[in-house]
Amino acid sequence: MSKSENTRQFIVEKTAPVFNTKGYAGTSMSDIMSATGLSKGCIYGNFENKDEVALAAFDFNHNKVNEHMKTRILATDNSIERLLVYPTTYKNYFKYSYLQAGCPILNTSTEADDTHPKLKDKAIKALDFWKNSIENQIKRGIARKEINEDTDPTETAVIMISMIEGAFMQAKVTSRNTELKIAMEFLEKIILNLKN
Amino acid sequence: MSKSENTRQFIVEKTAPVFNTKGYAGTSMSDIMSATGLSKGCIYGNFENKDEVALAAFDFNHNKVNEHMKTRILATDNSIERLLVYPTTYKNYFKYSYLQAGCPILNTSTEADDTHPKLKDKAIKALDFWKNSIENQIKRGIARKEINEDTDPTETAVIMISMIEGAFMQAKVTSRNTELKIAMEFLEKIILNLKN
DNA sequence: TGTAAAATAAACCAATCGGTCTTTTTTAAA
DNA sequence: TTTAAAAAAGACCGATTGGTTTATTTTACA
Repeated sequence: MSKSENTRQFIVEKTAPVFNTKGYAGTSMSDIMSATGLSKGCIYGNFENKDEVALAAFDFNHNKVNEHMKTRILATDNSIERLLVYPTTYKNYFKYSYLQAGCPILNTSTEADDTHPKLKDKAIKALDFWKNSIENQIKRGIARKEINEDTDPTETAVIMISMIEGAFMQAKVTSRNTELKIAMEFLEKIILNLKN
Repeated sequence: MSKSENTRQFIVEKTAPVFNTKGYAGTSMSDIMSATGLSKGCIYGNFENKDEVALAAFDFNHNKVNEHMKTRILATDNSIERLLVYPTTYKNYFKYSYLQAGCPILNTSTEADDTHPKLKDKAIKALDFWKNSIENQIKRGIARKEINEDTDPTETAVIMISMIEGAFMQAKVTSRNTELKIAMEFLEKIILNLKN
């Protein structure tokens, strides 16, 4: 890894939580400078503009959540257990530092939907990827006869994502865990009901 | 209504959709000026600062959604039908101009949770109010023997709000109605299952 | 070890930010 | 109709915005 590749990665790492907490419009170049301790010249030497940093930061944030889920999911074999990874993880979101600033998809979606086409596009793709992953897990579960064969993969995926994002929003703004816990336990019941 | 009260109201009306689309950090004083066609002096003559306009705009947006729901709910008598107002309204959100910019609670929550205490506080109160309204409708339904008596009002309210917000987020960012429709139809099934 | 290139720092830029202050216009009561 | 007060307009303010350019430092290779 070259020097510039290294600092580029460093900038992304350090600014990713800033963008996730303050948002794109709320994060300034001076925020980026103080988060990294680097000069403006250095940042513009490695990125074309603020936009490019923000886009890379989103990818980083999204990737971190994805990696976490992937490891947890691949640690189990049973499809029902795999689906349960989502509610159990989000129920304890306060344990995971990278979720402290909130869900990157949720934050980016609500800010960028009417203002920032490129970020919006990334959020859409992230949502589609997530939905697809869940659908595939369900299809796998049906094939393995672990999940009831008349389960609608798309419907289940949409319900899971909606419940998680909606409940997570409430938990973040209220700094309260009650609603998230209720919603995630309900989601667990739904998932357990898919059992064959 | 005095002249200043009138323009104050006018400013709030005109800027409310701007704040809801661009967010607090994304909306500038010049945005407020061009949305209203008024001068800076006039705006600062009626509001102490940008903050105060934003807070009033949130109240306006939230009130508009509330008023709509209230009228629809009071138009029916049966508790199940009253609860169904939420999914049916949000399913057709594109029909309502004031929901075009998104749900004010969702937008404000995700932006303000780590950045703007006063707006955050308003979002929390709005969420609590909403949850309380649903809980009360369910309690009323139980008392009127329209809703199964072992329904948990809080759990149901939390599930409804989570599903709506999560699905709405997806609909807004994807400009697609599929997910919202799936989620709202599932919510309708849940509500119908509460029947006594 | 010398040197050219790469990388970082820092001075600098115009434009815009939120906000103030003074001037002009509008309003309503005498 | 006059006039004082209220309201709105617009010039103005320092600070900060995203971004550029030049100077300095660090790097890696000859």
